[in-house]
Amino acid sequence: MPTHQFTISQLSKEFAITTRSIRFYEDQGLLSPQRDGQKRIYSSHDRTWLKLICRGKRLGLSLAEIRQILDMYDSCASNNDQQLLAFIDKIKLRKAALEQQMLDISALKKELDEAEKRCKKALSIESI
Amino acid sequence: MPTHQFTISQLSKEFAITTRSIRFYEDQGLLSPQRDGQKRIYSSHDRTWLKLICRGKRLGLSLAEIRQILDMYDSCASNNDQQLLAFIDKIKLRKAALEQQMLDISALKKELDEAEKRCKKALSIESI
DNA sequence: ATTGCCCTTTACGTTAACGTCAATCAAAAT
DNA sequence: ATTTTGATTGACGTTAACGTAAAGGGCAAT
Repeated sequence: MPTHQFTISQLSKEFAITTRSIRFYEDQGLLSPQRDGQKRIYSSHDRTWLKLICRGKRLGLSLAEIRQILDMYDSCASNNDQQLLAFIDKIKLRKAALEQQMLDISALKKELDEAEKRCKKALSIESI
Repeated sequence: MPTHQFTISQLSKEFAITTRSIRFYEDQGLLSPQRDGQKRIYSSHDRTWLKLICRGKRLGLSLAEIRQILDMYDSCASNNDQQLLAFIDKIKLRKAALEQQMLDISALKKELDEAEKRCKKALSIESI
């Protein structure tokens, strides 16, 4: 059952990033594709991981932060209460940051809407 | 009518950033406080600007992008149709990016919620 | 007058996140 | 057989956004 596989250039096209970036993410331990000899072969799991990485980038996160988030996906696998509680705390922190971003976005959007209105008004006045 | 004034350290405390950063933003043309001799004096307008800068940072924007956004606040002041239309386009682009961020945030939040649930479940199972 | 504090400029250092070669290899196409 | 097309590693370069001294001015309290 050969689940979908991808080459590095396929993924680079799909996500509009360079192959250099993808290899760099591997260097940083965010990806670990299999190999066919020298060549990297990416599974659909790798592809999902990369998608998450790109999403993190769009949100302005650092690779270190993104790594933490990727870790959270398996965090429940721990059998250590201490660690589980720590993970729950981390998740809460990240969620709080997301809520702040939500607030920031709606504030900025509002202001952009107003700026747009002013621009359009300036246009219509000018064309009198 | 001496509208509110601020020192650099006041603002650095209020926004939890270093004075170095504030001076750097001035270097990059994002702020232009008045002077009392050598000392910088920030007006409430400067303070608002700085607040916008910090908000942009929280959203992961570069200083160049933030500068563009700050420009948008005065964009309607142009008397050139070409420029006004260009500004409206820029605003649209930025709003589209914000919408994408919104999507990214809700997706990530959803996944964090699920990860949290799994963690809590793992905790309760373990304590049986 | 000196200590302390806050401010200043200048300048070099640092980190993250890649970009950009260069040299090489392997498979595919001509 | 050779050219083209992608892939690889390794190494050095680059940019943004500050950090971090170094050296000093101005004023307030002791």
